[in-house]
Amino acid sequence: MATAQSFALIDCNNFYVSCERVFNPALEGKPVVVLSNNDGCVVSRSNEAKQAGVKMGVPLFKITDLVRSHGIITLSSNYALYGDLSARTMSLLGKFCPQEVYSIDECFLDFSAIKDRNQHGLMIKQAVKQGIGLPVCIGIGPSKTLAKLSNYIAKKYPQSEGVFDIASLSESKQDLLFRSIDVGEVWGVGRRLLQKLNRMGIMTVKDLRDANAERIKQSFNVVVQRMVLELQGISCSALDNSSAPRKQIISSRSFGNTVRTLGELEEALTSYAKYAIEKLHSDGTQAHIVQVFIQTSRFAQGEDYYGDYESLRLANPSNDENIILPTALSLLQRIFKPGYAYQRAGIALMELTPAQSQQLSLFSMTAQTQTKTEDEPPKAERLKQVLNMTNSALGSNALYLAGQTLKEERWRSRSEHRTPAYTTSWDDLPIAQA
DNA sequence: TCTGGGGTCCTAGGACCC
DNA sequence: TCTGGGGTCCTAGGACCC
Repeated sequence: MATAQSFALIDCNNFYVSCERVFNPALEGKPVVVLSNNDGCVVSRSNEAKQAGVKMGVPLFKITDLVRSHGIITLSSNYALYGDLSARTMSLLGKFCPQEVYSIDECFLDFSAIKDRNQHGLMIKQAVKQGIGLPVCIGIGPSKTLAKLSNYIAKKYPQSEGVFDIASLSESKQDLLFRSIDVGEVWGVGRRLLQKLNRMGIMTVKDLRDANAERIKQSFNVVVQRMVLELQGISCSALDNSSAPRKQIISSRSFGNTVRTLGELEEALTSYAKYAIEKLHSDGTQAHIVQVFIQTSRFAQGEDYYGDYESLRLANPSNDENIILPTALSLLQRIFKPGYAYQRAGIALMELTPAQSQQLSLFSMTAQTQTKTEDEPPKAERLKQVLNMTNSALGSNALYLAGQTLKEERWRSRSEHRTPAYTTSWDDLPIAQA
């Protein structure tokens, strides 16, 4: 007899806040929030901050009273730290079962072969707490959608001890539970879909589970149809452990202050492009399409909104700064309009392919055979190597390209509550007191 | 003063071809 | 010039996720 399919979703609790607590235990038990880039919005909240009434995604300036009255600790986000703790956690979890890493703080494990699933979940939870210091919750179910829902239940009901298997409930108890949960909690139901479902009288998880899948497909699309089937325990999405390569790289930021000149936009874009190109190199990929975009603020009163983008398909896929940067800057010139207060810019690199499979055009092959001497890497290649080596040894701003100056940078993001990069920067290693 | 950033998937509709 | 249907490919935009 084949074993029934089973998935576990492991999700770190309040991930960014929990990462900060690993290195600063004094934050334990206190209301803490982590802010987005530019210290703009709240992107992670401790339970105490949630209880104080801080909503997810709220702009910091709207909760200054709450911050003061509850003594909420506000921290700038520290992605180097979170990325490092995430990698360690995922590597540990991958040792237990076949794994699909789903996001920085979540992964699915294939539990099909596990006998006592609840017990196994508790053991994994304990291992992450001991090995990394992070608290996690684990939801278990016969489809990914049900595993996600179980995880929600594990978080919500303390008596679950952070591990919940939906299959452990009788049918009637499942009905009772699903009738008590809003349909908006289902994975994939966002704001718009929720409205439309509600208008059709589908209010709870049970309503959606018991809907007719074919009719749902007619009224919506295959995505919602799959949700219905997955809620019924029919898995429509297998565990994907292929770690499929990224399809695009986007690098963009809101500015610390709005900027009006092309020169400032060029500086900012150069910095973002450099970061995106570093990612190409670390992924071992190259991009075929370069896209650049700029925007004014959507919130500025009395100012017209302006935003535009332009893209260009390169003759050959490239990961070369000397090709991508000039391309990006020329695209920027095409969309820049004077007279606007720009608030954000970005670059997207698309149609990524492995770097070694480069197809050279006839033109560039000719050009290269003419300039290249034996055993000598092309100039651009050597420059790239030097930049990469220096920056990885000395920090990412040790060497920078001419467009990227270090004078006053109005566009540079604010980050006024940053904690040290404990695990990824020599300068920030914690010091043990004797 | 101050409103994130980086992704994926799906679909509708246009362009084009036969 | 008109007329038709069907197929494919591409792109923009919507919706959602964390």
